Amino acid sequence: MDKDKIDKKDHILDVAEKVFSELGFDGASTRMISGEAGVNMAMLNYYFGSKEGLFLAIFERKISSFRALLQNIGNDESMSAWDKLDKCIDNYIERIIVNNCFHKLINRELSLNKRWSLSDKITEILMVNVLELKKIIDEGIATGVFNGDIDVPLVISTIFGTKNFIINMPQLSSLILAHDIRDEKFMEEELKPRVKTYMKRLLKAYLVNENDNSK
Amino acid sequence: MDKDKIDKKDHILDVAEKVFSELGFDGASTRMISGEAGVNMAMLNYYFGSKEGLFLAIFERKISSFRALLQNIGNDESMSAWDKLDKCIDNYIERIIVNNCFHKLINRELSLNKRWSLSDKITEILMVNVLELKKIIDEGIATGVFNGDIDVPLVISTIFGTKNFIINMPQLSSLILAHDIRDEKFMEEELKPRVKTYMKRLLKAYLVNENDNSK
DNA sequence: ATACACTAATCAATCGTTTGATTAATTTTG
DNA sequence: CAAAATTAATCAAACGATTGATTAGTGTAT
Repeated sequence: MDKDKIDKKDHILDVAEKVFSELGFDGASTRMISGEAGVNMAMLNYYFGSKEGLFLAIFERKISSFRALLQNIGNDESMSAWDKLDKCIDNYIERIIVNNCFHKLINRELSLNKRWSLSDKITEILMVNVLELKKIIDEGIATGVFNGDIDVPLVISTIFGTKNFIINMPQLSSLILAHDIRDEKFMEEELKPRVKTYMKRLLKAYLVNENDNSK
Repeated sequence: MDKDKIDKKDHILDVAEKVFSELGFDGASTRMISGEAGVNMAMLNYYFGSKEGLFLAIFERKISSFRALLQNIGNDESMSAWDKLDKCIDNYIERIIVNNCFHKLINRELSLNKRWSLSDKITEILMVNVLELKKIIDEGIATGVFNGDIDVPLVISTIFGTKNFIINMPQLSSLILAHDIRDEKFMEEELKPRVKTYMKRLLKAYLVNENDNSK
């Protein structure tokens, strides 16, 4: 049936996403993926054409589900720039942590920057987030809620960079945080709200700082 | 001669560092590296034993030159915590940007987290930086220069994360910054000082913020 | 001449992919 | 509705190519 077929493809994609995120594109073999998924090797090519096709399919799937989510969050007229940013951060942290193995994949692929068409596609998607953030901050500056002489591009780099660091370098961030961040419970109940409040306080301090740029 | 041999080994390491940082460990082949370095394939095994040995040798070389550099910066008694942090950031940004292709390598290796012994070694090295930062911040809190209710581990994550983001995802950060960050001139003359001042302002705002934690 | 530096040729292993055959499911036909 | 024809799904086996590594041998300098 159609449903079974979709389920099977989805199952393969689930497994492949995990294996790719653990071993990287070149490090993962089609034999390993098919083996772990419990399907015949030839099925990968049958369904996805090639190893790269399988890789791309992982992104297609996630990206299409992203697109729906992240549009039109910043278009609410009734909110202040700060409230929007607040909400934006909550949404973002939430989404990242749920899909953290996929985000590892994204980061590695972007850092590697082979497969240009894929990199471009990922960049394009991520830029939607970036631009949304930028719009909110710019609006905050325009309405005087935020300081005028802040470095918007670098603020954005900080927001994305901080979460990337935590998600992508788990051993290091685990040491720094003195907890294993791969512990589901700690991640969900403690780290998530903690990162949210931290990000907001950090941004508030920088964005609405009364002081001028002394030095 | 001995000197020639060392030079040749160093040359191979230079090339290998570049190729590995571009293609990843699995993506780079020994043939490609030896070809690009202009040496016979067997030389890699002759000098370094194996592909992994070559990989490790890259880290040994860089790490040993790191160790010398990064010790005893925070032990100056005459400086305030803030001045130390200031100097620390300057040093750090400077070092990262010069070795940016090596840092790509580090990040990918840490994110991939195969080859545990190497990951542990890298983590250990990076932790020296982390602990130095932590010490300075803790001291600042103790002396009342910094706010008491700040999230030290996450501040550290922000410092490392922000630079990682810029270095590791060049396409994305280039778009955000509206400049190609692979442009040497822009990097050196504009981005470097800009990141330094940004980091200091950001940290100052958060660390010495007079406000309490309202929400 | 003995130790070292270096090379071309070759190794088994593994890679991603393709094949041809077989079974399961669906559609078409009588 | 049942038989036949067609398509989709699955498989084991094998493909050529490439991988990292090794060998056996050639120079070369001390």
